[in-house]
Amino acid sequence: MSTISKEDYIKAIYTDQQRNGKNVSATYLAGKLNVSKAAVSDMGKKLANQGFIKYEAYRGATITKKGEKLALNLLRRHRLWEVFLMDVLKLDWGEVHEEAEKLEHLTSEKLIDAIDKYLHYPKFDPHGHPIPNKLGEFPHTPAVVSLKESQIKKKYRIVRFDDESFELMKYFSRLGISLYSEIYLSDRLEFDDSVFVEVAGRTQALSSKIAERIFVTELEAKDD
Amino acid sequence: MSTISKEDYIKAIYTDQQRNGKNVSATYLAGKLNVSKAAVSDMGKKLANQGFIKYEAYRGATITKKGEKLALNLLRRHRLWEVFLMDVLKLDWGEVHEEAEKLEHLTSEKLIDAIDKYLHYPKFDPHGHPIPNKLGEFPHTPAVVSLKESQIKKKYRIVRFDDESFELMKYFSRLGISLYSEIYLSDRLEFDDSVFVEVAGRTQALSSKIAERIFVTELEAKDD
DNA sequence: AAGCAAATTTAAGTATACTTAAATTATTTG
DNA sequence: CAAATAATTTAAGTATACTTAAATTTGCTT
Ligand SMILES: [Mn+2]
Ligand SMILES: [Mn+2]
Ligand SMILES: [Mn+2]
Ligand SMILES: [Mn+2]
Repeated sequence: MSTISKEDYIKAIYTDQQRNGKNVSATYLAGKLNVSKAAVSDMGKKLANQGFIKYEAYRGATITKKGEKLALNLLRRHRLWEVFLMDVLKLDWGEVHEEAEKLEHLTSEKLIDAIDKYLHYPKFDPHGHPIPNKLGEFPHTPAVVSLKESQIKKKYRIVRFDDESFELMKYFSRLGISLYSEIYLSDRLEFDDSVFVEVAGRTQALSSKIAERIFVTELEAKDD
Repeated sequence: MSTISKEDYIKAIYTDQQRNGKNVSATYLAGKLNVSKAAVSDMGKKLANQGFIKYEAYRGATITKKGEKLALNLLRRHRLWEVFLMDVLKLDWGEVHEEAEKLEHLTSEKLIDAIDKYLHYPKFDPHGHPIPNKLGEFPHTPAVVSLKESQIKKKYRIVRFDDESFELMKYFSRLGISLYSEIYLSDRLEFDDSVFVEVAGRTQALSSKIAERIFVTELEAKDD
């Protein structure tokens, strides 16, 4: 019924739709999944036939309830594996995402529940992504904004890195930027929307491309 | 280069050849892998072309050095996963083998090494199967014989259950027969080669089919 | 609103891993 | 040792998931 390929399509459609709110284009999926646009068109029809998505010719895909259910389950498996590989097996950023990308597809309900229990039911993965429970429900999460949209001269706590790429995570750890760090947004350049942040005792410049991948919650103004 | 299907063929060929010493027949493989004999014949040629096995028409398969290397690596991955799932994640006999059968194919060298390290480099899996190291070397193992071939009126220690089937393992635990148990072989019936063993305070009859799957080492005669 | 470029689909073809049915080869047995 | 029987291969066909190239549709731009 659902193969590794199909699962990857469904997860990509779900997550892109969540992030961008609109129909997911063939071009986007082709890029993300490293296949031709023709392959996307093909698979789009198959997934629509099987009720995982709606696929309108020339206007892209949207997820259905059935597709969402599968996607949430995959997200759960992916994220629990990430926590496990990182916290228990001590793999590093370079390995964790890649491995989880494979393991998520071959993990039974019993196995993932055993991992969940072993980890004491974590609510967030190492990037700060929320982990759906068995029922597909996300943990309650306080309002977050990306650093790109947040206001200068305020203190924030980093609660999510919305990018799975290894390279970016390595860069962050080099800068001393890690999940749950406190951060002060000192300034923003009109010119290119880059931001200046104080973190781990240093001031760093971050491009807007990077800032939009860092999500934060506001901290009370510290009166010292 | 090597897919999940191919890996399962190679593992099956290696292990059957180890156990029975002769060419591995198409019929056997078809049964083991749940495919038609025609499929085995097809795949036999492919694997031979790629140098994993020798395949002579009408006389079955034998493993090559290259195939053996892959098979040992798979055995390592399979058995380490079994230990991990059983000892760390507390899955039971019903789940462990099935899960390992899938996970073995998608486990990178780095991940399996991390598991190996986490487990402190175990030498045997939960069935008592030896675990090859990174180099494909088996741990040194004392001489073992199956209960079927061992002598009556002697004490033994169980060191291996040479069967992955869930059903048999459940049966054993019901009888109080577990890995590393002491066992006394009290008698054997000529009629059907069934054996009588004293274990966990009880005397049990075991068919020869079962006895040949239990491997033991002899214990010094206890003089009490 | 016509023309154009970009996005997407259709068409035709490939590789993998199967299937069933027919043909072939090997082995057993009377 | 010749049938009969069992094992295996060959042949033809299927499903999945791709590819490239050609055709089509969409959404600008002027
Ligand atoms: Mn994946
Ligand atoms: Mn993540
Ligand atoms: Mn397997
Ligand atoms: Mn085992």
